[in-house]
Amino acid sequence: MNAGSTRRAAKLADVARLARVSTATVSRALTVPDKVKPATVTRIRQAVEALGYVAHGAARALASRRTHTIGLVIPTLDNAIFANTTHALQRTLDEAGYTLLLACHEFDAGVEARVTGALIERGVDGLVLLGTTHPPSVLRMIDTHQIPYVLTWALDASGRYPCIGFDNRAAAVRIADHLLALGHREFAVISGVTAGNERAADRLEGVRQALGARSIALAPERVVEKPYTLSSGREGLREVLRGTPRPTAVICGNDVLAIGALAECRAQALAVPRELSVTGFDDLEMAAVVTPGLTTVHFPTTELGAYAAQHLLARLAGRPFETRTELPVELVVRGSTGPPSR
Amino acid sequence: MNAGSTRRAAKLADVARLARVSTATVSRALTVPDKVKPATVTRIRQAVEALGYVAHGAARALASRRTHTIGLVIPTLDNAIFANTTHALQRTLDEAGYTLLLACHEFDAGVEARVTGALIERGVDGLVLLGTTHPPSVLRMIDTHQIPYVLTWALDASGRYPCIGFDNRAAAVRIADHLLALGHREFAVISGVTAGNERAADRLEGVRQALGARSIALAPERVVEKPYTLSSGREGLREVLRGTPRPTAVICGNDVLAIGALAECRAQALAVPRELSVTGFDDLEMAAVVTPGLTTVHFPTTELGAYAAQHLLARLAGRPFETRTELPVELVVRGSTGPPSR
DNA sequence: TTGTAAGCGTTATCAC
DNA sequence: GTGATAACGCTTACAA
Repeated sequence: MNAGSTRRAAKLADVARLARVSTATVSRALTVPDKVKPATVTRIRQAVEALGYVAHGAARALASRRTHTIGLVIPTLDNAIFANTTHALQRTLDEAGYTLLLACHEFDAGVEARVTGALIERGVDGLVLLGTTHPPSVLRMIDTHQIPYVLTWALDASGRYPCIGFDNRAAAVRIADHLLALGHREFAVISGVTAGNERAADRLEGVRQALGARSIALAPERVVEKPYTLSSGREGLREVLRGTPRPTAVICGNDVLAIGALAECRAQALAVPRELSVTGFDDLEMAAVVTPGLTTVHFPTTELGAYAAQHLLARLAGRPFETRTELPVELVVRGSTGPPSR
Repeated sequence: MNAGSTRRAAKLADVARLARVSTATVSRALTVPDKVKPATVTRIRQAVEALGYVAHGAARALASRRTHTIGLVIPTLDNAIFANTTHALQRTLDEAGYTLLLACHEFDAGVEARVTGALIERGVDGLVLLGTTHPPSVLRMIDTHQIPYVLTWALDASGRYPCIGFDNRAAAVRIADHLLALGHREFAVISGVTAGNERAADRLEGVRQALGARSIALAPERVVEKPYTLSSGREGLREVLRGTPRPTAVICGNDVLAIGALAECRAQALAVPRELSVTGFDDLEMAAVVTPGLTTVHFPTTELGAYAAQHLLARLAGRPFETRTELPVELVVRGSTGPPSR
């Protein structure tokens, strides 16, 4: 019979008894050892070890008003791009003794409000949100509970909210300019769904802006909005290819759509990039590495997660922090070339 | 000036006062409304709304001994395969009012012990672990605190631990048999690092077993162990190609390695699958969709996450539950063909 | 159906 | 340096 399974978990008082000190001293020895005589600390450490004592987080949180927990609210983890950020965030928090509470809302504002509430109820010390637009109720709850937070993956134009992110619009301008410089004039866009997704909207807007600067308009039939799935990418390509003249360059709202579009090119025996140039945002090194002609704007998603963690940790520790951090993006050209000559 | 930012967060007593009832009634109205007169519930709901009341999770947890929180410990989120499972798990938990606490250990047993301890200290009601082999300290802590848990992604051979997963060895046998049936006789394996990773070890073992049944041995130089990265996959392919006769089939320990290997094939102008057959485990639809010749064993990772959540939720609710669930895997053939004739 | 009050296991404020 | 002890905000017998 296993002894461990019969004995109930030890509490602070048990440790105190075994170490022959008060609970107050044990508490101090565990959180601020410098304020306790070294010999006492040692004795307490031994008692902790002997009993396999683990602090009761809820009790600790109730008394100290700190849970050492950070909440993250993202649209989804299905997209590798958010998974990377999440991983980096968790890593950095763990090193500082913080644990990550995770919630996804699947691009649904109602769900976002609910899960954010759940995190706040769990007592998160800080909150990382994705994007700059959120349901009013979310901002109100955060305000009421005075929870330090940081918006990520986009930059707050108003300058009122702390944020760490990328300039999605500028990134789109960059990719469009690159294609314009190569000589492309016939564009199409397979955009993400822009409603309720400012990142997708900013990217589309950036393309429009860059083309507009050269007096090139983007006809309605040259723009399709699709959810971020492979089959949508394939579908999107078929749709934009229907128009005449056929576009020579297709800009996709993210990597998944781009991969889908490339798959459709292959299915239609279209040579990429000779007959068609496909570009996209984010990054999917794994697919790009075996796919010629996939030019992308790469976002430093890992850095983003680490920075977000550091921002909150600094605030919680009372250290100075940046209110706004813009991370540079990188244009990764993988064999993209100019349009076919007529 | 924003009124919300000056007023402190409301507590249960505030709601009770406004609704003119005791705190006990408010508590009941919020957790077991059926035991409170409807009119009272309504009054309390209004008070909650008016004050923007959100329960204090730590206090609630301390009193009820339930945090409504589930912990997940995985190697990494960098691998899409674990991200999918995590996402599904979170989704299912959220629907039941549970929140996910996430920790990654990067294949380091020491880190695993530490982060698992952190989750237990945070008071998780249940725990999802990945794989069946864990540091003894982890199992001891779980036992001491009597925390319901479930092992995933592998099946416990001893039958002592609740688990939901796949038979990695059988999956490997399946993929090897498939290749044998196609006529392949010269095999090479780019395996994951098997030390401390039973899933990788099981897969390698499965290949050996299937080949052994046909009296085909796997020479040491035909097996390389690599971390799950693209460049390792490329490197691995170069290494196994050095031997003579050259293998006609390369089995990769997971999808990332397989994609890397495919990239190297392309770099060396090797025709896949005509000159070489590349197969792998897990799944990376995104890359496979644009890559001919990538045969894989697909694991239902989303189902795994959902099942794991359901298992724990059932136990926490006192409902009956399966102790052992084996999920079927699927062989996805994407153009893989037999070996070139000599 | 509702109220009273005793915890839940820590931390933190005092004294000593 | 250490020890009493009062919070912390909620749940839950037990009473009414």
